[in-house]
Amino acid sequence: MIKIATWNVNSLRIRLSHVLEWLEQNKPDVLALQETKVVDDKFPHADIEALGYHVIFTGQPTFNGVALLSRVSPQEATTEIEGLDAAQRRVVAATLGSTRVINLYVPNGQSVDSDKYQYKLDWLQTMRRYLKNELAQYQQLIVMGDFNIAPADIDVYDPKAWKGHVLVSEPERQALHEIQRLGLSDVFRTKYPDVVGYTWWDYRAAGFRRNLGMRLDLMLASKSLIQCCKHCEVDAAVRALERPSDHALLFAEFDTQL
DNA sequence: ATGGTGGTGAAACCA
Repeated sequence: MIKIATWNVNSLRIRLSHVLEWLEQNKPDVLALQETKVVDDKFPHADIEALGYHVIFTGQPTFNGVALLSRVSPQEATTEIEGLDAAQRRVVAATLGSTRVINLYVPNGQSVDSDKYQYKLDWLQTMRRYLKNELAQYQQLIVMGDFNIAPADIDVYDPKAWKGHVLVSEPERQALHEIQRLGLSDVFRTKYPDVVGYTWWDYRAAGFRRNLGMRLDLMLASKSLIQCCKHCEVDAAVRALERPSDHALLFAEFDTQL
């Protein structure tokens, strides 16, 4: 059995104790982190390695940044994707055992009338091309992270109010759908078609207390992996911790080897 | 309808 998790930590330096505690208590094989917001020189790798994890990371000042933690040594690590703006550090991929693991922090898009929205759609199209090529090379593959897209209305606390807005707009959902059409299944939704599984609640307006959430963090698994998925769950307890990230953690268990 | 909070890095921007 392998256990794989993803978490947008919104600053790894602020959330390091949360991450270390979750690792110790849950002992996943893989943990993908987004919005580390730390440059490589200041990445707290020693604390993570002390718990028995390898870690690869790519960061920049102030924004973005991703890391991939694993019990086994990562091979074929990549942080540069052809066609993607290299100034924004949003991707880390590696081969762990015989599984290809790709960790994403998809652009937020800000609002549908923003230049950042078109950047997001272009980014997703480039990512689709990359993933198509990866799927041609690796049978057992998982793509996970903060997609900044709520796939369907069940994933939105107030779909009427949000209709057409960034995070839920049709072009974004279509771009995600095109990625899934490559042969990647939304793990949580496949396992639990009718369960609300929010992973993000706005810091503002007491979003978490009032459960005004969205499901923006996803795991997409290739056929051989989804077939052996035993469980997938949002760990919302981390959203209730002192000084939390605005995202919960998502994890899944698969009845296979890495 | 608006604004509410939090992170970065030291004001304004992003989410």
